[in-house]
Amino acid sequence: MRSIIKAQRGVRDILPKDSYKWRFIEDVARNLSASFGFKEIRTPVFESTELFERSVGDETDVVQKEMYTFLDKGKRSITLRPEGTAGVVRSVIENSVFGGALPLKLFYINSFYRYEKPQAGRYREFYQFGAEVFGPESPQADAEVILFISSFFDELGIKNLALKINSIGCTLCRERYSVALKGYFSTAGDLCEHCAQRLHRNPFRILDCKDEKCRNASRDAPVITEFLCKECVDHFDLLKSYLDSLKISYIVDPRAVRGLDYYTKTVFEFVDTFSRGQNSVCGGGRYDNLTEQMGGPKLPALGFAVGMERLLLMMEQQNLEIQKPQDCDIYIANAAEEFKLTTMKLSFILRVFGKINCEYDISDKNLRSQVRHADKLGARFLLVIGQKEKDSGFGIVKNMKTKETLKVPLFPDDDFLKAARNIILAHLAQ
RNA sequence: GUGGGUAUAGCUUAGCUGGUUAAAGCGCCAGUUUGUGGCACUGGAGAGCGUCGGUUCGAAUCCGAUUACCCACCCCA
Repeated sequence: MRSIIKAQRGVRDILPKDSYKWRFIEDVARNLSASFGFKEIRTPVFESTELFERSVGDETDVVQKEMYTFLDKGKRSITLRPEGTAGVVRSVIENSVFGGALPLKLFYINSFYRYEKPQAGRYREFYQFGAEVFGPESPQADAEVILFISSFFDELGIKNLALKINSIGCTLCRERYSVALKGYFSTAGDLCEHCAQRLHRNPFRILDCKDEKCRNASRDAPVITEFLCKECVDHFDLLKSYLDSLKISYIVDPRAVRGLDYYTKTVFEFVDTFSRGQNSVCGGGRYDNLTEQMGGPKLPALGFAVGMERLLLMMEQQNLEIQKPQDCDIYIANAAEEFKLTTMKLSFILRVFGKINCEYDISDKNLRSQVRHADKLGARFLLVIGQKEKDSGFGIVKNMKTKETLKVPLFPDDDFLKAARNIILAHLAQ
């Protein structure tokens, strides 16, 4: 059996066998966000193409070749969001959210879209948990954001992560550095085709290139650190001292440059030290000029994003089991057809008034099959309704695991509910 | 965008150098004398071998193209 219509390349369904894992991680993210004082923001899946061109940067790979861009029926150029910051910044400006209490701390768990070739830990539709802070200039905010993510990883029990940090300076530092790099690379030897072109547009990127030639060429390249202004140096030093006192270990990687144009000063990345594939699970940094550049007020800001698919992948690799939720507390079986309505009614009482996960047969199974099904569902308890129960007004609730049985009244409704609930609560309390 | 690998029932696979109605395990459904599961036994449903085209008397098995998946590069989370 094969359906004619298949899911599109690079996207996938998250089925019940996995969805509870997502739910678990999202819950951790939400709860921790609350602890750190971050409020949820939900922005649209699509925005004007221009938003991303102007914020992410039209020289970047993301904008140049990875966006899902199309014209809508009104001939507007629309793009499915390839990342989260642009939309949040747009929303903050548009809704004047900065008019409230600063710093403004926002988080999101959203899907993003990038037209790339699918690979391990990489899909065309992917999810990120991200957060943004608007307002603070202080490096303490940088430390706070890093502490936030690092706590998130800790809570999930993830090991083998390395934090890489760097400062890529403010506009002035970058300008001076860019000039120096261009000078250096024009005499440093052969570059790959890509980088030869990038030399004038975006020389920073050459440092990141994995091509043999480029790596050789950039071996003795000047590093950004030498070009940072006093303010940027102080900022970075303070951040490092904060991280030290927070006991968060890090590696200063002067080569680290982010792929999106809006970053300034602090940039950081968490990488999985155990895999050499798509090992970047979290990236972020400061973007002090973006809000103003997009037409808003001068508002320093910073943020990060964690890739959910990669996170899940890592957890799997590290054998971090996520507890599967209990699906069925009690299964009410009918011994014969004429008791179907009673099972239905009793289930309704437990489900609606007792908030108990309860199942009963809706597919005309015989008793044996019903019990078998209850077992498959992993039901904790079983109650069979038949002539005896109807006559006596009492039912036997059986613990599927221990096979212990307990007598419960079937009516009045309140007595039934109370008895059933007590049994289940007592079981949960163990 | 570049390079490599794979493609058979829901899942995991067997099908050797082409030859009658494509096989197994798991899973699923049901039954094993009439009201209680996980075991065992029995039976059942379920693929025409990714798709298109070619070679051949004949192809799941050979060739080509295409699509999808996996992996790596690029880039990113």
